[in-house]
Amino acid sequence: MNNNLHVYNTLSRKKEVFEPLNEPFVGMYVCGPTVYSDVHLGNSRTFISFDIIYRYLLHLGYKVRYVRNITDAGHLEGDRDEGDDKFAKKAKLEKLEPMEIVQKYTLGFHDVMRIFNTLPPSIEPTATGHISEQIEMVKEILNNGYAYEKDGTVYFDVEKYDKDHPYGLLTNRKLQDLLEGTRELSGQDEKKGRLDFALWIKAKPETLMKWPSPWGWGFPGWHIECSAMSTKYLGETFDIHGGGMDLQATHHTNEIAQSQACNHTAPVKYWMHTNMLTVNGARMSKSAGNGFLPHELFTGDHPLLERGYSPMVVRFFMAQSHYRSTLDFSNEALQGAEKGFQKLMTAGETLNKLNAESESTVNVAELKANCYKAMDDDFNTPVLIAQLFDAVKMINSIKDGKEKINEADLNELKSIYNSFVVDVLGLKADELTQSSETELTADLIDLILNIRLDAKKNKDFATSDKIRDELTKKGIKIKDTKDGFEWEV
RNA sequence: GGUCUCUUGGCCGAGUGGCUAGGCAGUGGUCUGCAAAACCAUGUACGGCGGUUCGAAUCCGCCAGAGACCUCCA
Repeated sequence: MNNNLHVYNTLSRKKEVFEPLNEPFVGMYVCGPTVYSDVHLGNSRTFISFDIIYRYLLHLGYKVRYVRNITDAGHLEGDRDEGDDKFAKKAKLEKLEPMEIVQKYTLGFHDVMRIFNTLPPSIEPTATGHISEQIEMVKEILNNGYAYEKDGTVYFDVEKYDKDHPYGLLTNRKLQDLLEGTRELSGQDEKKGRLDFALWIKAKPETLMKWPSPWGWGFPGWHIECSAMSTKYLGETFDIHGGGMDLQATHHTNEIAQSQACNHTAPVKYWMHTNMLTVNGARMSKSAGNGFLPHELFTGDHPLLERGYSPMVVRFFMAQSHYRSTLDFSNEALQGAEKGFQKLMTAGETLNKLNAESESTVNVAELKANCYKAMDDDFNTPVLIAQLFDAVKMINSIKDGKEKINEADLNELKSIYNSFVVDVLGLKADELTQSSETELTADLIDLILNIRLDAKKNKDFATSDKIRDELTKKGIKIKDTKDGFEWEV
C-alpha cells in the first residue's frame, strides 16, 4: 500500500515504518474523554490530532476501525482506590443522577467534536456498557496470578508482573526507580505493593453506580475498561493506540500490563502520544482551572481573549504545530492563524475559478510529492501546511496571469487541494447560515455595490468611498476587480 | 526528591551535521483614482559557555531558564 508512512512509536522512541498487522485493515484505539465535565480545548487538541491521523490513514486507502471510548464509570477522584468516582461527586454537586451527568457531558463532547469537524469514530463504546467484559478480564488476570483480592477489591500485582514482563516499558523506567518515586500513601492501605492499582473496587453502601461481581458489588477500576474494550473490538493485538501524553505513565502503562497479564501478548504495535496544549507555558488542565472551553474561544468570552475565533481557525491553528510538540495559546498566535487560514480558504475559492491554458509553467507533481512526504513523516502537518502555502502562491500567481496551468495540472491541483485541505486536515470555509435572510442580505449588498460601481464610472469617488467605508464599518470587506467587485463578510 | 523533555528572528512554529521551512506582523516595491487583496523583494534566528568536526541550530559536556510525569486530567 504505502510503505513510506513513518510513525513515531512511544515504545521504541523512534520513528518506525508503518506496517499494519493485517493490511489493509488498521485497528486504532484512542482514549476518549471522562464525561463528568465539559471538554476543554486541551482535550480537543488530542481528538483533533487523531482525527487528522485517522483521515490520513483513510486517505491512503486503509480500512480503519477507529475506536474511541467514553469513560462513564470507574474514574476515581484521588489516588486512593476508594471513595466516590468523578460522576457521583459531580452528580451530588449538580443534584442529578450520575447517568444524567454522563448524558449531559457526552452530548456536549459530541457537539464540540462536530463543531471542530472531526469524523466520528467507527465505534464509541462506554465503560458501563462493558462491565461483564471487564469482570471477565479481571477474572482471567486473577487466574493467571497477576492480581489478588482483598475484601471485595481486586488489585493488580505490579511487582509480581514485573518479574515476568518489564512494567515501566512505555516510559522506559525500571521498577526500582518507579518504586522510589512513589510517594508515601497515608492512611490505611490494603495494597501489597505501592504501585499496585485497582482492577475492581468494592462499592460502599451509598455508591450509586455499582454492579454485581464474583467479589461482591462494586465497579471497575479506571484502566481496565480500555483494555477490555480494545480487546473486544480490535483483538488481543492491534495497530495503533493513542492518547494524550499525560496518560502514558499511568493509564497506558497499566493497560499494557493488564492486557499482557490477561492475553499473554503485548496489546499494541504502535503507541502514539499527543502533546499538551499550554496557556502561558503551563499545561491546560481541568484541575489547574486554566482550561478554555471551546465556546469561550468561539465567542471570545474569556478574560485572556481579546475576541472570538472560529472553530476552523482553531483547528488550523492546531494543525500548524506538530502533534508531539506542546502548543502555546495566545491572542497573537490565534490572530496569525486566522489570517493564514483565510488566505488558504480564499485560494481554494480562487482555484475553482481558474482557467486552463494549453501549457503549464508550474510544477504540480512536485507539490503533490511534497505533501505526501510531509504527512508520511509522522503526520507532519506544519510542513504540509507550508507546502499548501506554496500551492496558494501558485494559485494566486496563475490568477494574476504570472503563471500558466494546463487542464491536467489544474485538475491535479484541485485534487491535491481537496485531498489535503478538505479530506486530511478537515478544514472548510466558515459557513454562513444558509437562510433566505442571508440571501436577501447578499442581494442587497450586490445592489449597493452596483450603485457604487456606477458612481465610480462617473468618477463620483466621494460617493463610492462613502459606500465602501460604511460597508467596511459593518464588517463587509470589498475587493475591487478590473471590471466589477467582490465582497466578503 | 526521582525520571524525562524543551529553550529557534517581534509573535506562532517546522527542521536534527553543509541546501530559502512556512504563516502572522514589519519594511520597500508592482498593481489600483485611493484602499483592500494579490504578487515581487526584504531579517548576522537558533538560551549561555566549552568540546568533537573541514563544517553544528542540529552531536557531546557543563551552566542557566521553562515545563511534564511520578498524584485525577487529552
